[in-house]
Amino acid sequence: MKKKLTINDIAAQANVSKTTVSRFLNHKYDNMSEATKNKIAQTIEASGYQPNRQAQTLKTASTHTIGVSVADLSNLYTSRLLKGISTFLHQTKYQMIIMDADNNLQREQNNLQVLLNENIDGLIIQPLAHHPDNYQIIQDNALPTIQVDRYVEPFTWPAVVSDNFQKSVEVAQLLEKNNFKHVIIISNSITGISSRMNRVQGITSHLQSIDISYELLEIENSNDWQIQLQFKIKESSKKVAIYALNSQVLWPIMRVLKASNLKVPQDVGVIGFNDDDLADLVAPGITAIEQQPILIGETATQQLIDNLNQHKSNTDITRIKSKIEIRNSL
Amino acid sequence: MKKKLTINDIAAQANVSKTTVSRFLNHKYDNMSEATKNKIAQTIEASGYQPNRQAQTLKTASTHTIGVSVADLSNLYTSRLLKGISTFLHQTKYQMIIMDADNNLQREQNNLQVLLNENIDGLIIQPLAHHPDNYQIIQDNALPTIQVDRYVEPFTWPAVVSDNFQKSVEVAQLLEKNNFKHVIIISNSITGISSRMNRVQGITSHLQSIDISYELLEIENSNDWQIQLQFKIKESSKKVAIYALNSQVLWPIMRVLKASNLKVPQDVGVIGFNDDDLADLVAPGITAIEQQPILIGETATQQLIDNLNQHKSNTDITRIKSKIEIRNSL
DNA sequence: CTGAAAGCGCTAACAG
DNA sequence: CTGTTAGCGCTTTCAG
Repeated sequence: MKKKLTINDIAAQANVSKTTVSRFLNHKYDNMSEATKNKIAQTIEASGYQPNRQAQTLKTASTHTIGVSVADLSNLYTSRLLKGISTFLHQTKYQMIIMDADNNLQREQNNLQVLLNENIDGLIIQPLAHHPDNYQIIQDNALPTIQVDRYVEPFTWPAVVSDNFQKSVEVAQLLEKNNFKHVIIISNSITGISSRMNRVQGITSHLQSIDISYELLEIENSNDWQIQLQFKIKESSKKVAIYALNSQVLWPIMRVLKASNLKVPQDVGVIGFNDDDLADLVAPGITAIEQQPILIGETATQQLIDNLNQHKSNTDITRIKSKIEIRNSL
Repeated sequence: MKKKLTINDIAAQANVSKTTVSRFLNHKYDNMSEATKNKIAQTIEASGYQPNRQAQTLKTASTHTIGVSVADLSNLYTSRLLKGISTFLHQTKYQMIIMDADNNLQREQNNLQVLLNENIDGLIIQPLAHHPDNYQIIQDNALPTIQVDRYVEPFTWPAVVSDNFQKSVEVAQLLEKNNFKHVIIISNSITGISSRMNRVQGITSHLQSIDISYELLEIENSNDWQIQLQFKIKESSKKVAIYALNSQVLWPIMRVLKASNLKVPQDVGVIGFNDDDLADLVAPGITAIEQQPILIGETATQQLIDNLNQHKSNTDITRIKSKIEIRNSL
């Protein structure tokens, strides 16, 4: 193992003081002779010296690390969000520390405390809770923060999310056009999750205005939702469609329909959010909303870094466009 | 914003020296009076003091951070691997810094350098390259390392991977049982990726022994693989099956079959790795190999941490069992 | 144009 | 049982 070199070693080898080396490292060439500059450059090059990040941090109080708190690490939406963040960060001097809240409020709190202890320069959070009071700790530490996918209310930090409301209005219009008369909106827990709430608000606002009936099925609150769903569809006298608020419910729904021999779209229409890119392969081809999680991640990261660098300080909600892919399930 | 407290503040408030506070922080109660212990505990509790990690690190040369280098951040396999790592780490004092190589060797090298600069205590790597020489930098720094999903050869660091060879032998047996006479093995680039190489070796070793013909189609080397594939299937006089070495090729293959009206399993059998959990929903239900990436992540992390703590120092390849789910595509 | 010296917050001899 | 002191590797006044 190579012995770790320090700034002192370089200073000694280059016959200058460590102050000068430090200046070189930080590109403060204001008044530095070409000679010394070259000499230092050479010895650093030759030795492969790398400054110690922790020592720099201790002195400058900037870790060049940003924290990322995600709701659940193990799904493709998250994965792509992270890809976007990583892609943007790659061209900066920042690293990321990712923490998984695992959909657990207590764990999310712990994670934030850990991130704070790490002295992160900024935070990207996909919040589990809906009220900023849950994140007092962020405010107390005046931590530069940006939200992704969801946001707390009242408004506290900028956010980058999908165009959930607007796209859900379009879903309603599409259902109307296809003559559906009743809509079952299905989601896992909605309470406090702005993206899902916005989706419900979007579709219901339009359905109400055109007199199409609807109901909400929150499947985390029920153990027999599969039975209920079959029953609702089979007993309905109206032409019924399902709006699945995310892929975590869309695929289980498709399994239920398949198992109970309900044909799509003959017996029931289906539209939902497709986070796995396989909606085209699931028979009969599911009409689905495609979000842009990578772009959300990139955009959020850019805004956060810009904010840290004082280039500007965005404080708004940015809505990233998603797209409805028409297939054969309506 | 609360002013950041230091160990000096606590020492002053508790009327002890900072040494004593430090000892308390590090649970060195050997000879500490209950009185001071309580006093310190109280003032820390009351003030919400949290020690500065960078300062601790500078002194102890341990960051309690482990680096994670993944091949590609944006797929579900990776996502679950990370979930496993995160789950295990959560019960330790270690944090993780994740770096995405984005399937780019140069970028992987940069990432390793960055991680080294961060003074990580250990590394979990899903290596892009197959020869340890590519990772000289890890060896130079004697960085405790464990490989996941794939490994370099000759043997250098312990690894936790799927039972790729064994499971591929079973695939061959299954194809034999179902009377297939020709197998098209399809993958994206195989060279240097041990998991894929093991899969090829596993299936071909058995096919050879029972005289079933096979061929390999590496779709990263060809732009017209879709055409080729159709042609091979339609022109074959034998009963042919496809073995898709991962989901990134499995789903595109299914799209081709669908588009060219080739019926599964009548015209061609299909078996492949299912990393997205949707193999049952894709008609006619794809017989697939299910890996356990979460368990791989957990196991690898445990081994690494055990190694760091000197509990033991595993130096072998650990193979995590996967499972073949029989459906209707063979 | 460059260096000496102080100090970031913490830990670990060593001393008592 | 507890405190004094030095120092981890770096940056930053301040002085020259």
